[in-house]
Amino acid sequence: MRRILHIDMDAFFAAVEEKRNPALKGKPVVIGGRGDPTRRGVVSTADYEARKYGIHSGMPLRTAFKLCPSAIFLPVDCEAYAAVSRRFKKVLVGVTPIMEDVGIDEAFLDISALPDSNEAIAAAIKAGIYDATGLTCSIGIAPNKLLAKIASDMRKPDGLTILTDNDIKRGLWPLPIRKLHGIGPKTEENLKALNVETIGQLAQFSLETLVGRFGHFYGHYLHDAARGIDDRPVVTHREPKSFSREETFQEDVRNWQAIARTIAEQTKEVVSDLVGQGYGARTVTVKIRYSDFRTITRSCSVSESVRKEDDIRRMAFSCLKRVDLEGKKVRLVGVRVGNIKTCEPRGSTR
DNA sequence: TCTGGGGTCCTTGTGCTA
DNA sequence: TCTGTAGCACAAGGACCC
Repeated sequence: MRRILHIDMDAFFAAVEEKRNPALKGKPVVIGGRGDPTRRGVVSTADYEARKYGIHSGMPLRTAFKLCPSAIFLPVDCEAYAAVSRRFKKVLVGVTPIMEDVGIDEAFLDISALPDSNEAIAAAIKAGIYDATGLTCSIGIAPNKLLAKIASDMRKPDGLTILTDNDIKRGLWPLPIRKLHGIGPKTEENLKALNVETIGQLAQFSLETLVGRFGHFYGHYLHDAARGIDDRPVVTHREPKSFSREETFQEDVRNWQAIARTIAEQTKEVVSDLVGQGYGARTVTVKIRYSDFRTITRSCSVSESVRKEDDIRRMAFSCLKRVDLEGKKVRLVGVRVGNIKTCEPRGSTR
């Protein structure tokens, strides 16, 4: 029987900010964008005080400000959070090298081979992380990643939840479908149209019905997930598949030159990531979001990987030429490189 | 009126080739 | 040579995650 542990840092960005500025403790703190609720941006993290006002991640900063004008708004300081993230992940790797990095504040561990009890391992991790960072975390332990992730969310903050296969009917099935990783607002709406509100109700559907409604891959996924079945391994290393940059203008723009200039700047940054990490790319994609939020992409590919800024910018501009900008306002532009392959470093990048 | 940024993965449609 | 089809690659879009 596998034992998978999922760890989730509690209100991570807000906790880091409160740690370095204890005067914030007990006050509603909202972190997002440039920390200015009069400008475009969304909430990355709200602390538990701010959540009492209905503020949650993904919410526009302007809406958060309306809900709680007295909240303290701070900009996202990625470097500070990444530094703390490295410290807590070092603690995890000290427990077992079979660690899967899932973003800045989460990780999975495969603890199947460890001799200690679940409780002892969780206690050691919590103590180690508190010593290293002064922060708390919530832990879930279960036979697979799907259940471990649900378990870590059951008791927060500073919680520990252990689920076994015997807990599926009692612990998993009464939960709302949104608790399943991979079910977002669209699928939730789709399932509600079938009168499915809980994971248990989803589990009543046959594989054929789900595949017919949601396609082969997703149908199988929903069928298994509702039964707590998940045999994905804990993956310790992943190669990147793409690099990108995108930016929402503070004011929507009509000016072709402004768009082209932004794409040129974004290309420069993307190439810096691409080449800095030793890759070349075959595909370049330009993304445009119009003022009505309609989003289009245009991409082009070449047969051999490229890594020179000039080549990639040329490809990006050829994509941009295929975008209809006539009489339209644009709120976001982005550049992505994909189909990437490792390259031997050689020569200049421009 | 508002809806970020950086990613991954899947589906669908289309064009090419055997 | 024509036609149907299967397989593949690619483009575009959508959904989802943190």
